[in-house]
Amino acid sequence: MALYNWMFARKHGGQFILRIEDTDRKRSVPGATEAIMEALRWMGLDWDEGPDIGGPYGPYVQSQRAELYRQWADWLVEQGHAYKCFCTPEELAARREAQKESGGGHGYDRHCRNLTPEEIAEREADGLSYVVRFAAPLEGETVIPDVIRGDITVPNKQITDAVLLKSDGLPTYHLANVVDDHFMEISHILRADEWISSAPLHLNLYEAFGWEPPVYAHLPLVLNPSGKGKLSKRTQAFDDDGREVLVKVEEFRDAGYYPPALNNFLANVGWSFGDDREVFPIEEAVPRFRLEDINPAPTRLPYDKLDWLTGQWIQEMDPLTVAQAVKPYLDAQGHEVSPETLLLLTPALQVRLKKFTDAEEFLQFLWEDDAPLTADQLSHAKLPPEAAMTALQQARDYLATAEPFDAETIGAELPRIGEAATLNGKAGPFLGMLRRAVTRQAVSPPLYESIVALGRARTIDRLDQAIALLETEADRTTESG
RNA sequence: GCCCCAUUCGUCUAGUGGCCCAGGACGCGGCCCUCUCAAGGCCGAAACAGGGGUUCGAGUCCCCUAUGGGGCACCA
Repeated sequence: MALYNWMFARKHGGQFILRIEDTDRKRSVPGATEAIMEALRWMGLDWDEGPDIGGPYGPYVQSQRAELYRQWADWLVEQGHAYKCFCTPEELAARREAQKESGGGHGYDRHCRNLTPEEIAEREADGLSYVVRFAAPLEGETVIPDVIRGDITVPNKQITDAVLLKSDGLPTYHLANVVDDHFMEISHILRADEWISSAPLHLNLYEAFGWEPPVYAHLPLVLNPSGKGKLSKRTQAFDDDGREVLVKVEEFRDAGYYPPALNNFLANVGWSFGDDREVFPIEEAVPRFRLEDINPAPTRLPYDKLDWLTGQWIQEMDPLTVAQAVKPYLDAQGHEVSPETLLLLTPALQVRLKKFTDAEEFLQFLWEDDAPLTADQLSHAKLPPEAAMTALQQARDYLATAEPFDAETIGAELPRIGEAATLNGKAGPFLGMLRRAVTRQAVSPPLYESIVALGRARTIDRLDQAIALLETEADRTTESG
């Protein structure tokens, strides 16, 4: 959502403003503001005004603007557009319960809407706490012009007398936003679908204030991968296989995803680049972005596509950048790799990675010195045991002295040994065996690079172990046969 | 229960009355390439929720139904 706001602002040369909406004391979490800014920064979405950099309409933290909201709430009360409500939460809950049972209306029952000035004065004298509620229109209808969906018409009897100012003196979202959006000169509101139902209230607030409302665009909701319910930052989400799914920006970061690819991915949800193009930098998407083109239907994130997209991005990066990106993750996983080794393997690595953290799996052979190796793993139908042994021995001897010890050189010689060893004259079976002997893995980066990365000494050592293994195996076969 | 929003392949989407017996992408299956895994290339299966209209003509416009979602807080 922030991405769409950002793209829209960037396209039209507008300001992208970061405003912290922290008017709920029960929910405010220390450090939350920092976390949000950190996430946006990581994604590369820069803002023009915000709590950290200020701007002409500050402060940008709502809890610091409480006085302003209070003034305007008072103004509404004076004008008769709002009123003080002395109902207690308990009373409200009880009446709501009764309403539910009778199956009747909904929302606040407007109990305090028509209190006389005397009744109000009396209650205030008693020191009762109160909230300020909006006196919503009782008849007619409100039309919300929405750029994505067209006009949305809501009967006014659906609109309830929402609380504007809570008993702790802080505003609710409704009041705070309308006031802030007006004074911060917000031209467009892009927000999630779930706000549609309170949009009539907001429009009526603008009307009561006599202010010009902004343009609304209600973005499609992002659903759980299962399609059940909306995706929420506050709860965990799971896919159809019951696996937990990433939701927060920092989770994607920790999982090894790449910001430009993530932006690319997100831009493709609810909107599309056009020209059948899937991979694109967000900068190229900006000039093409139009609110009218946003798909209004709710959506699920196609996580498989994110992996593919990230893979595409990584393939296109230059090796040095990939290596630099992978390094911190390997460090965090406690693996030591020299920059030279990492760089040597990066070209092979980058066509394989779906995300940076995948590097660990492909580089395992580098630190698994005691990985188990069995004769079974070394055998191959097209490679007679004696020939395998001979070839392995030849390879070992060759690698012990090969100069220069680089992928190109050994890549020219090793296949020749293999071709001579197999029945069909193809090097494949032998090279497969060699890879298992050297990397101890069925799946590894390409053989020659792997050997060079491992280094001469460790390669020879592992080959000696493989040869010894084959020898004992051969002895056993002889004895039993 | 009431109100609102939505509904094209499994998923993300293109499509704004004839160019659509519906295009792209991911995923899936097959083949090729190949030292494994990838990457790459080629091929394939796979959708307009249902029903009524409007129109010469409907995925595209209208209505109803169904399904999914959102809201109905002193949360945002």
